[in-house]
Amino acid sequence: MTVTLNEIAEIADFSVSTVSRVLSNSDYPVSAATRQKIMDVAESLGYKPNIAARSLRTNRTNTVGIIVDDLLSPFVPPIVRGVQDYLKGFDYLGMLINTDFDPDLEKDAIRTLINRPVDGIIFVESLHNATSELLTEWDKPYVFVHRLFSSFVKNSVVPDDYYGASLAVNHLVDLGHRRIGYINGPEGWHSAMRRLVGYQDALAARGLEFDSDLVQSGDWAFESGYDATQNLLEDNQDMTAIFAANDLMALGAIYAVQDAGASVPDDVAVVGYDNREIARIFRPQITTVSLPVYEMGRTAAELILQQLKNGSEETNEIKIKGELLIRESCGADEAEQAVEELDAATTSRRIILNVNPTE
Amino acid sequence: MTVTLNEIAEIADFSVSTVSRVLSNSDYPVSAATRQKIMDVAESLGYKPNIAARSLRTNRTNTVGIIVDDLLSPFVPPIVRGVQDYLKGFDYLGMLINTDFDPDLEKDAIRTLINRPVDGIIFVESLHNATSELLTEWDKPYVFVHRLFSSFVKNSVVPDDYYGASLAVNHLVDLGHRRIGYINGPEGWHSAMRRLVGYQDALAARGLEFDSDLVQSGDWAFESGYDATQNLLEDNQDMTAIFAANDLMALGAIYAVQDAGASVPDDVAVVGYDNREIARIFRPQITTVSLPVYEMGRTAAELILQQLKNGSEETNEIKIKGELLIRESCGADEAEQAVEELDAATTSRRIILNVNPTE
DNA sequence: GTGAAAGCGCTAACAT
DNA sequence: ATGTTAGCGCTTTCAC
Repeated sequence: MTVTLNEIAEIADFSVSTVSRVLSNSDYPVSAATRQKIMDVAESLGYKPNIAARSLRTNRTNTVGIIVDDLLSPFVPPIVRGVQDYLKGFDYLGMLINTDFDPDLEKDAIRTLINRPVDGIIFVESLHNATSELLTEWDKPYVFVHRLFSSFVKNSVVPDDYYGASLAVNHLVDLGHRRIGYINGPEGWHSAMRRLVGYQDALAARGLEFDSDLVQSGDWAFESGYDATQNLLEDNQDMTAIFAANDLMALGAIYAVQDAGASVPDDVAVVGYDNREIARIFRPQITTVSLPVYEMGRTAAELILQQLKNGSEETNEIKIKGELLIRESCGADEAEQAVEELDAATTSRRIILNVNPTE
Repeated sequence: MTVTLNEIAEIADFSVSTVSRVLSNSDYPVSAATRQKIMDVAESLGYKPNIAARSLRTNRTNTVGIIVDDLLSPFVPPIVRGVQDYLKGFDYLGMLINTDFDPDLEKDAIRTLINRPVDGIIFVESLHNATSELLTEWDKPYVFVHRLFSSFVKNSVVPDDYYGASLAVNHLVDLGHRRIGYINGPEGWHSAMRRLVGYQDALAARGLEFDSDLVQSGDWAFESGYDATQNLLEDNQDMTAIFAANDLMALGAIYAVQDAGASVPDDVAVVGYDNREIARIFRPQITTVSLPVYEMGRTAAELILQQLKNGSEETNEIKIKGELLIRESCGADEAEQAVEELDAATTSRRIILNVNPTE
């Protein structure tokens, strides 16, 4: 049933050692002909190495632990896929554990992974919990993928919120808007802070004055976007555009504009952030800045395999840039065409949340 | 650095076998004193079993393979969480692999899992691919969690589509509707067929006549729901409600009703199916029948652990019932209150897609 | 360039 | 109740 090196050795008529040399990608010299023959036999039998045996020998399992808050958080699956897809190219697998934001469960997860042989751990978490203490006992590589750490953390992959906000603002300015409202996330969230600064700096770079009347804070939820927009509309008769720090609040903003008897995008243009699924399904489709979750996952995997190869060496924080997805909510002329292009691009790159009509 | 059974045996002055018997929780008889002594030594040295060695020997790892189409498909993460949460209670972990609907990748995934010792495989797939041939070589338990197989499959967990459709229809009839349109999924999809039959039988059970003019077929996508509704409205002046076979088409239906100058729910009530995230975010919030994905995952895990314990014994197909989530799109009086209750319930049970404002 | 053989840490016959 | 021993599948010296 399971194919072993022994069987391959017998069939290919070589010794196990030679077969092992070929099939374990060792750089030990083996003649081309031999290599080919062994590869062919292995292929035809569908050989897959027994990882338990290999790791018993080498002390390495081709497995990386992935500790996530909650697989059901909307941004987690694409991060995990990014990790998995990259790992797969190097015959690594991921072992997924949820912590449900519970420090005790997180400790537990780390312990579990220390016992279960994994070669490294990728933390996909929005909150920094009990990791630090336990990780001192852990002499293997680890990487953080996250969005919310306020403090700078080594070996981490984060979105470039500052850049993303500037994309949104510049797009609106390009479209002729001068009075651009901003609905921020709650205070204390690092990403909200960075997006705010990005908004301010982008305005300044385009010669526009910052006006605190144009800034409101929400709590990321739909309702807060709705309320914030009502305030903005009331205080700023001349406001023609709103940039919301996430898509849910952008959605609230659109409803508020519509309930005020105005039109999106004709009277007020709206740009969101994150590229959640709703941003594509909702009409008007919401122009938004993508959170580069898939790429973040990929990069984290890349980092950890790199460390696995070169021995643990610390990296700095790596920022990943999202892109502006031009759709309908800000009335850009090229909207339709651009959406099509983006769809094509993202489909082939598998970066975007799947909205297939799979039921 | 790493403590082995051998070292413990030497220090405790017993043989490796005795030490193994104690430390592997075998039920082999060992004297209480010996057991205690060995436990003490192991504890003091911080012994952790080498899982690779153990599984090389026993051919068992506390690991279950989870083969999914694509983690990014909207229904997959909750199924996976259901599996993980159940497994966790028994110290099992899941090893996740994506096939991207590619039969070759699926074969590969199975082979990978055969030699990575996993104790069983859970298939989370909407299409039946290359599994059957390979699974004959596989003598360990496996379970299918799926939605689309047309043929009856042993060891599988599926949603009860027939029942779900009847929930929707009965709710509409209870609200006084007599002419209820139905937008089905595409022909050839098992779940679409079952939902249609559920619709028909539920009507009959309430003494209402089936009228083929009230039935349209979509392709699960938003647009098809929109088009189907335009047709339904045109052909049936007396239609007061629409049941759509998924939430995306229900959304299209709502837009079509609104574009026709009518109101949802005042003129036409709409019920969806699946309980996708949009069904809660969109206004009016969409009354829908939940696809019991989390429960399906849990049940699959339960099944496989059961088989692991009792030896592989085949089970029949298990149908899991979803529930009707009453929201705003059909104007039920108790809507608001009911939504609150459901929210509370689902939050505590962790069944529903997370729509937390986590950014 | 290839083969023989040892052994990673553990469990499970088989002995005693 | 405890000990001896073989061997899971693989990698890696060490020979040739």
